[in-house]
Amino acid sequence: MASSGTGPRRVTIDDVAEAAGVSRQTVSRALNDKGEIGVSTKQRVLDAALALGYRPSRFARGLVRQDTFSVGLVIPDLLNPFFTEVAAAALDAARGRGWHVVVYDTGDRVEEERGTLEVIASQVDAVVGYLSLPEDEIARLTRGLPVVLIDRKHRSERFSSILIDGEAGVHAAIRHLTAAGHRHIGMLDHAERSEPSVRHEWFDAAMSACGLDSGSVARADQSVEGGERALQELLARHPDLTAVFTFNDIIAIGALRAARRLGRQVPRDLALIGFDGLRLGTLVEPQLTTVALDTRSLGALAVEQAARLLTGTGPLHSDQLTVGAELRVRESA
Amino acid sequence: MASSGTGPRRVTIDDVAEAAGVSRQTVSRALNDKGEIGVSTKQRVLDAALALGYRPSRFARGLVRQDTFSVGLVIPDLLNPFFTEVAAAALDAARGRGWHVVVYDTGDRVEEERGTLEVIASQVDAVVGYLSLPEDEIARLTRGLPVVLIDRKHRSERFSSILIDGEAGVHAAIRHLTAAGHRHIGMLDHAERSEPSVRHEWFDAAMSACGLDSGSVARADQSVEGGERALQELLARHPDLTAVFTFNDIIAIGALRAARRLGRQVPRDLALIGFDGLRLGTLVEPQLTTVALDTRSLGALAVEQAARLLTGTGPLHSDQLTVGAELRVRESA
DNA sequence: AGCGGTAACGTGAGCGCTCACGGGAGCGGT
DNA sequence: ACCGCTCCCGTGAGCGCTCACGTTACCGCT
Repeated sequence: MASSGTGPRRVTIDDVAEAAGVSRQTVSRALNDKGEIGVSTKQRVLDAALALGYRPSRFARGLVRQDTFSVGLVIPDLLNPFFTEVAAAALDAARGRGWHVVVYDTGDRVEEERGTLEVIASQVDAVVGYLSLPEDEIARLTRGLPVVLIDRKHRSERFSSILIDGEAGVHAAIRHLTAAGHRHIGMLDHAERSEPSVRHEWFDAAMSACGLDSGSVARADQSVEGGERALQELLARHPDLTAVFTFNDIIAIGALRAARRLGRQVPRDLALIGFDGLRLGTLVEPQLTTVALDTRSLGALAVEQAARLLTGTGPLHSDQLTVGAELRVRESA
Repeated sequence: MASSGTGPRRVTIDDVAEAAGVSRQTVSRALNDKGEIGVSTKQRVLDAALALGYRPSRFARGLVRQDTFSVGLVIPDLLNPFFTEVAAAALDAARGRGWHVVVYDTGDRVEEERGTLEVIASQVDAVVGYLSLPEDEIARLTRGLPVVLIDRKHRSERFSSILIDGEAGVHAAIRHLTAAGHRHIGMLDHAERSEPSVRHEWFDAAMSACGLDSGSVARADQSVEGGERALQELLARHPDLTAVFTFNDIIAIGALRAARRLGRQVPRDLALIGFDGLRLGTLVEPQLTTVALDTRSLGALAVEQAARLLTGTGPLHSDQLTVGAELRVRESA
């Protein structure tokens, strides 16, 4: 059955038309059930298409009816449960719109992120995700494509962002700790950038609002192992700490393991509060108390905003582009 | 700055050509650095393109140079860590090929799977993933698209599969348990289909190979909660069980929680062995002993096979399409 | 002066499809 | 017998780009 000619040429709409003894247009009508076609003719065309194994070219179709969109979702590491949740939410939101999501995992490597953005410009209609490159470089690589940054504020007009407001949540967390009698509270910040994180600022603000000295801080890689090492280091420097707030749940889970290894029982000897509200936090023992943010909204809003930027429907207002976070008390504090 | 004309017409290559005072072809040469162009001209074109915000149409480009491919990855639930790992592996493999992966999460709903396949046929060049629809329906919806099924054997020539061979691994698991003195070993199978799973068959075979009676079995939904309920039910019916093998790690983790709640200490009072080898298994306490399969290969092979089917390079042989599984002893058994 | 060669550009054609038309056949109404 | 209508179906044109060619200008060489 394989063609023995000069090469396996694609089956086009004209081939089907010829086989069915009709014109292109009639084939097109049959395939997109557009009406204006007799039932028997339609069936004949459909049979011919099936027999020839015809499949319309998405490029040709996309070229003329400009109505199919796809978003590029760029994330640093899909295996990180936080990004998984964001990605799942984005997929869901896109499905609702009939959009397609092309996912790129940069594996936390800047070089891959660059490569991805380079290729993405000619593959999707908008870019959404966690980007770490400087804005001007993103702008250069994406060439005018709408870009929605997640959890990162933008300077340029070109971009849009979905931001996290965890101030109230972190405040509640610290109040929760002080109410339980904790006075020496530390934090495990992340170690990616040199400057302290925004979450660290919220922590400081909440501490002083509760009348406590600015807590001691260690920096952790964004991994379970990173959390383990960091807690060990923090406790070595400040053995008097009775509670620790962490940059995110992954780090908190690492801290949980480290605490166990150090013989500190959680929450009796050491209270632990994470950030993110991952489902994973309910699977560990004890279950993680955390400042939970609405990851679903995070992903959904990002896609929504991308859609609005693209279709020209007025973009969301800045206050709609923020997702809140609330304390979710479980077992670790 | 917004155009006030009849509508926001797309900026085409001809617009850039006109602005730079050259021809289309020269613009094309500049953008794809093809050579045969003077440096000053090239710069002028690039400047014009930037100024106009020009971005080549992926459809037009794809139509003529037929060299960009994309795979559709269909999974039931991205939030299930197993599928996350498979997806991550697939993304990685695709990146190596320069392929694009369009991800669809059907949320475990057959109706969504149908809808996805319907739309996918005109959006990607090949489909890989976990599909639950009957083969003839998949064939009808995908219209001749290469399809690679993961962990599901195929009948039709149209399809290809990546299979899991866990026989040796499960055998090793049961031997491990018997060596530790266990005689009453149960299993938590999944509850999706009516017939017993292949893993169940491996379990039975391993049991009889070790000279044990076929173990008692309960069925569990593929979730932590499902595992909890199922273990509780299983132990209620068979209190004498000292070890349990589960369909997968998620169920095992549920079993872990149930065991704790029931006052059975793992592994002292109850040994637990899961299946899949999820990273998640190292985060729980005690760390999960499991029959680990190479999820990376699973996803990678699926993409590899899809690529071969598409490019005509001989498809992989059936023995290359199988990934093995090996016992990974951690703490729960 | 003549000739081949190369670098730098431009010109048709065509990828595979859909859209806006145009037109013939058939049928009922006056 | 004519008009008008609906139902089918076909024909050009064009979406935005790249490929395979032409074409021109300019260089060095005999």
